[in-house]
Amino acid sequence: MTETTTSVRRPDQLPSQVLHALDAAVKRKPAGRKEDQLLDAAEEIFLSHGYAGASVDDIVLRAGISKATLYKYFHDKESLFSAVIDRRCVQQRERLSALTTNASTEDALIEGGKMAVTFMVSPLAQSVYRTCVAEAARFPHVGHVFYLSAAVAMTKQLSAVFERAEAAGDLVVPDKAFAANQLWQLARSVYFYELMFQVRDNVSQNERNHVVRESLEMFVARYGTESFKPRMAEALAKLS
Amino acid sequence: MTETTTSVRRPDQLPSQVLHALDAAVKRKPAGRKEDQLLDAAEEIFLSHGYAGASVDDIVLRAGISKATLYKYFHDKESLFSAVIDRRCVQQRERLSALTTNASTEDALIEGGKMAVTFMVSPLAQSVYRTCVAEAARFPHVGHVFYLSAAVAMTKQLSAVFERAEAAGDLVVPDKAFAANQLWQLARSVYFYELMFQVRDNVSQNERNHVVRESLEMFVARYGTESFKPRMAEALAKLS
DNA sequence: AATGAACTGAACTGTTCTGTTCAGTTGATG
DNA sequence: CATCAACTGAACAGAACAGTTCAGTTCATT
Repeated sequence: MTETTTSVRRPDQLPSQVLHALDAAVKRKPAGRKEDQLLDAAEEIFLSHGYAGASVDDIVLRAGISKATLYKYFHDKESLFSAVIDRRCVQQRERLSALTTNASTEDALIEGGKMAVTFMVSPLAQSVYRTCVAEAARFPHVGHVFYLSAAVAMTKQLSAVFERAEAAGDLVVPDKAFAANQLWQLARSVYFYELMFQVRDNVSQNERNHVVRESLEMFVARYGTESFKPRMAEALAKLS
Repeated sequence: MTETTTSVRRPDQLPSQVLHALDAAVKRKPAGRKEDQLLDAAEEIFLSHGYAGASVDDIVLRAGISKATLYKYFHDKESLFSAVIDRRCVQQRERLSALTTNASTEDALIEGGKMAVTFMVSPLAQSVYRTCVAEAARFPHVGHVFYLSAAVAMTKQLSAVFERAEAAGDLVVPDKAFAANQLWQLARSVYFYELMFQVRDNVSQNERNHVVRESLEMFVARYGTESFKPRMAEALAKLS
């Protein structure tokens, strides 16, 4: 069962009469139930078959709804596809915004690096990336939404970390947006592409740590102050 | 005119009688003429529409040949697609192998960086990347071929540069393959992805130089010897 | 019990797709 | 001139496709 996205939640401690009223409200305006089933199914099919390779019949079959219902919710296949990508990108953005804020520079960088790498090599992120790259040429909107959710969101997060680190005398980063992009790119080294091109099918904890360590070592070699470099080296050494 | 792929070559100094015989042999087994027309057309359509979005009818129309002929050369659409990707990847590999070998470390890095960035932002490389990413999940062979042509070829080239630089006391690169990958990733910063996701549609000479400069600055900060760093800085400063 | 909105299932339209078939054309060769 | 292989053009089969339609069902509300 997928959770409803209605703003109405059902607290278990309310009297059953009220519960019925809430149930009624939910069923009156499903606004989520069927639509979420549909979006979930569509996401599965689109992300694994691509836009052209996904058939509307497959989607409604998987969603367990009728084709007529699909076309009540969405005007056509393209709208459905856009909705799927939009929803997933919003979720990606939220997932990336969870960066801790009150740690030391070295811990913030390591935690951020771990999160970035783990995120990148996850099957879902790989699928989303694959689909957005594939369709960005024919659906510019998809490209923009993905770019906003990934690059822009990540740039904002990392820029904040860099600013605090600069205030603390740990880093000197003239162009924070560009540096954020560089760090993100470094985190993609080797394993991201080996997964993307089917050269391997998983990345171990050790391998993830390896990329984090090497990325940060290079990053700090370029942007770290002399006083910070030994502290970073020490923190990286502890990284299994 | 595309060059024939027959093993028979035509040396201009042979008597005309022999030339006619050779011509005959070539025309008897066109092995290239029609097939190249076909591959050229197929490449155009596949790279711009993706595998599922490309129709065989479009391809034969563009190639100016009949459908029956296509199916004489290739057993099915998938074989044709594979052949297109294979051919293009071989050409990519050749394009990437043109790295100069006998320059100073700083010149080799700068020339290599310029070539890498210029290559990455070219419409053709973008299309190939897009198509290979899109189809690697359903055509593992495509993923492998692309990976070999891009990552492996580039790693080999850069590793050679690193080795000479190490011998010259300019760099210290423990894991050359990994470092090559890192440098390649850095060259992808910002503009590659802005193009890929339709956020912009071209990259100026200045922007390309900017990425080259920043990538190499970071790379040398991490792997350069102290004696080499000032030389690299000087060389980068000259980069418009 | 009646109402009405959401939904279903299945048929249907018209298009497009891959892959096959075949009678006939072309053009070089012996 | 006769031959032979490559090729053409057009039709064809069979399947899949997006999107529409509609008679009938479900079910909370009145």
